[in-house]
Amino acid sequence: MDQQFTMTDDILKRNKLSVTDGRKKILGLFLARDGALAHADIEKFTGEMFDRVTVYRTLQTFVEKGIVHLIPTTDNSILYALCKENCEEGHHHDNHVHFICDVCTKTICLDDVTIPKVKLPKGFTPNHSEMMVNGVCSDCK
Amino acid sequence: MDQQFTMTDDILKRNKLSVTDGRKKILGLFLARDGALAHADIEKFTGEMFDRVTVYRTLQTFVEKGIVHLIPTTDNSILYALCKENCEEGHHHDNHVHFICDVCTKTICLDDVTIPKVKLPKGFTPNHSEMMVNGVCSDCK
DNA sequence: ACTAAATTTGCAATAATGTTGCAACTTTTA
DNA sequence: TAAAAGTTGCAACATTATTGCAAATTTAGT
Repeated sequence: MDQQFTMTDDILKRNKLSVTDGRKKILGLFLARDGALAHADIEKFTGEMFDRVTVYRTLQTFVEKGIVHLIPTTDNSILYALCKENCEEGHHHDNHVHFICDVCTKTICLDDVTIPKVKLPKGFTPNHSEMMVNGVCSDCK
Repeated sequence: MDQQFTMTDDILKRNKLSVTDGRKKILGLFLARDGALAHADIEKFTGEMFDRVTVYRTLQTFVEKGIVHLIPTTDNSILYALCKENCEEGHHHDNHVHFICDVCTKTICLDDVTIPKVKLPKGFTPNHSEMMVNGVCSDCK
């Protein structure tokens, strides 16, 4: 836990962000979890600790700094995730598949599974890809 | 347009839905477009014609019946799309890539581009996949 | 074509979610 | 340790989504 204190501080400092309780706590939640989190999840965990607005702004800041990345969803929620491997470097979060478990509903970054390229129709130029697979994760197997 | 009248009617009847003005209009919007639509888009097109609630319920009904399918997004909106090929059969909408144009922001179903399979880590069982590519579409090229 | 049954719609109320400006407070810098 | 920079919480507001219910519309049976 002392370990994690300095880990959150380091990540924040590396990204030139002031080290505040809210940011440490929220970053800690991501570090303590393998899955992705939605705004609502974070509110649940932090309770009355911080204002809703602070949570919104913290998540937005983390996205801007590349500390967390967005995961597409089909319900209208925004999912945020910290990548296992690369978050400490703060870049290149982009090429992995996301897995959504149908049992525990967690969303997990499969950092080692690269999104394959596809052949697009004439006239289409690709720039970036996202891929999500759902099914049963290794914990729920 | 007479053509399209009966087309919407047919799709609705095939799915055992009452043929109403709202459903015909909204289905017509999808048929008239290549791209996907969000609730907000539909409201823009229909104006004061129908209640917001009706639009919500219509879209939900269409999803349940498999007339339209959902497309994942990273902002918190829900995108709905009718597939070019398969919608008349009302099933198997599931295996194609979605393309989001960075210029016109339209989301397009690439019905002919199949989502490739990926090798998952040990313990993960796949069930269904989604893939989105963004870049520049053939119209904006 | 007419009526009863089934379905759908609109309204009103309510809930949930997200945004903005600003003053007070905290963190950083030097 | 004080000034500057950055962050937070509050309040107000805006947007988006959901529910129950009565009125209206559509469908099915005759």
